[in-house]
Amino acid sequence: MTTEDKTKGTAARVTILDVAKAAGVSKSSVSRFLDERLPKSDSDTARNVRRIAAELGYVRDMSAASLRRGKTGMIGVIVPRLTDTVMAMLYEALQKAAARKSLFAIVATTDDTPDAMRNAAETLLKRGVDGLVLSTARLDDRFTTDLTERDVPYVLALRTDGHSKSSIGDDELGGYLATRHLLDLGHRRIGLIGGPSYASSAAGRLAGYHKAMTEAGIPTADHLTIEAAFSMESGAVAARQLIDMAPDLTAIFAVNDNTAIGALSELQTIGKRVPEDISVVGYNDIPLTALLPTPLTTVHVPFEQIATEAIELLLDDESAGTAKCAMPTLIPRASTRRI
Amino acid sequence: MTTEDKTKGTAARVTILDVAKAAGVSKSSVSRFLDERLPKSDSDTARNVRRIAAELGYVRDMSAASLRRGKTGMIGVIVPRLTDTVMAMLYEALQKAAARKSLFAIVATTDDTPDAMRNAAETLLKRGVDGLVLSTARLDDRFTTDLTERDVPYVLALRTDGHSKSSIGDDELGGYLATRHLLDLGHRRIGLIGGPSYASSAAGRLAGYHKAMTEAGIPTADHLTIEAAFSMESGAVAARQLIDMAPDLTAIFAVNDNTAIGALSELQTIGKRVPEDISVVGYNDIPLTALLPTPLTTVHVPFEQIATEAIELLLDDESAGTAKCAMPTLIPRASTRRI
DNA sequence: TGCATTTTTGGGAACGTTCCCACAATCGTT
DNA sequence: AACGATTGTGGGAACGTTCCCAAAAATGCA
Repeated sequence: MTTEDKTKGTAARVTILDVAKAAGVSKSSVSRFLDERLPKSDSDTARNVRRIAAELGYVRDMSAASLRRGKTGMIGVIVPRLTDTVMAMLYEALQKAAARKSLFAIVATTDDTPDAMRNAAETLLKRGVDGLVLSTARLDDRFTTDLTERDVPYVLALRTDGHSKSSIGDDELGGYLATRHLLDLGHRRIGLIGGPSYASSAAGRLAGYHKAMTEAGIPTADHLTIEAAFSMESGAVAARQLIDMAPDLTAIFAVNDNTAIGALSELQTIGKRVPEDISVVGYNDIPLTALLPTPLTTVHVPFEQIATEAIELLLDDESAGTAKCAMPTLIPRASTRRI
Repeated sequence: MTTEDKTKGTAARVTILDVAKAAGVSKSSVSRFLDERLPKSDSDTARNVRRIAAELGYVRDMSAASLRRGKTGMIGVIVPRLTDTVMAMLYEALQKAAARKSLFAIVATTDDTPDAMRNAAETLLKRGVDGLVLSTARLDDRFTTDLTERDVPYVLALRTDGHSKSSIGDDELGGYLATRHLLDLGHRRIGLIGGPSYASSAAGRLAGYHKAMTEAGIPTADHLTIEAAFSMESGAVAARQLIDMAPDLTAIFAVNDNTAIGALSELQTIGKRVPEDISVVGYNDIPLTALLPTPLTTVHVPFEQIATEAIELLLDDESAGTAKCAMPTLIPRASTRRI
């Protein structure tokens, strides 16, 4: 702060060498004292060097450090899109969790298409990320084996492929809770708007639905399910199809808040009132659900926890194949009612 | 692909030197032929080198390149939060625009508080970003002057501070269009739910509202405005206050879709039907608005264009102080009706 | 006090690029 | 054929760190 930059034109960068000179020690020592990975020494010299570094306004050049260390301290996150609040929540949570390990999480989007995912991964890898968090895993895809072959550390979040390290929510339990809630309210004709079959999350929630229905003694033949994408538009379409198939439906479980919202919109158009004529349950508990004209009953997913565990798995070499599974909880609101 | 990695343990990195050796030229030449900034030469040697590089699976080490070039090719984006769809849309658009200039946009969030903004900027700067895009500018803040002093290139997006380079929407026009739409439908008692006063976007939309009202000959004293944050919750609160102040209101213009949605929710609770009892207009045209039970009339903002121009301004040294202003358009939907 | 052991230090070589500069090769032009 | 002008090439020195290793200093113990 007190010392002036010598060159007139551009402000010359303060390097580790300047600090060394000012502190009267070698650059090696400065490097060591400033290394955040080592247990920080508190010898007099160490403290002095740190003080001087701060005074001079030294900031480590990440490029140089990365080059030498062979690590950038960045991890890459791949999500279908950030305009989907669920994914934004996941990414924000991942960023926080990463920051706690002094890592920085950068993100790329894929629109949920497999080749865009490859591109996204390639972009992030070119940027030098130390590892990848994928929320776009497909049950069938062999992209993850590529990553393993290339020795790229990665972990799956929210969705799993069945064998990779992954941190997910207990989707089957969530699906069960949602369906069970409707059953407990006296509903029997319960339709399900499912997600794309390649997503394990959708599959799990569907399984939970089947489990609850079967447990309640409702014959499998009466299970009314339809597959949709995770978007509002497709939720609307699916709701319409469901009502066409079974006009006497008294409840719908949509495995995703967005599809639920789409369904709500369509039901309104059709002239079905929620919850008077039909109950609706969503999934994820995005902030919006609480503030809809009819607040949506939904399943809360602990994204912070999922994110934290994802990062931990990613950094832990010992944990190949481990899957962490976080507990969801049902949040009853105004869109469901006793029949 | 065909050649095997020699070392048994870890896959050794393919460097520019390996390519040089394989192609029988010097590393300097390889570097030159592979430099994406130079107009790409298509001499025989050049093509050959590129072919060999591809065959060997060479990828440039970004850290090394950044160190030498003094640029990382990353730009930092600062937004209040990504769970706000508006900000997610802006960031996605910025990422696309950046990618077109072969830059990568990384993001940090601030919760819209000034000191978190400083932290976020510091984090991004430490990561070595070449420039900053801020969507969190405050009219009063002197943070931008800090940046100028430190020679950090930056540009404001969506909001301006009045003197920095910025790429924004024409908020006054948007506010005018929205209000004018309501006036044209015969409304006279029009309440406004404004945004925080430190945001230029909110101020502009408010100005547009005043302009349209005054132009319609409605005395300023009858302008009913209230200030809210850009959140759904505060939209709900504001709507309630507005109705308490003036129960005979026939229309509300909320300067943000989120606040509009909050208002919608509150109006529902109060027992006011939209649009039968009261018309509502939002701002931003987030995807959700089209799929609400009552699709929301709103003002569309060309985020792609704003993002593109923001990136261009950021890269252009000549353009100090310039402000680009994109045209919004009114999207009439079901939440407004003739009185 | 002397000697072995631990801890702290600094010199110098990486890390993989880019970029300067000097030199060689090619090209027109007379 | 000889000349300057243009273009292409490669050697070597950066860029700012970290990390290895040998040397120096501090410590422990008899």
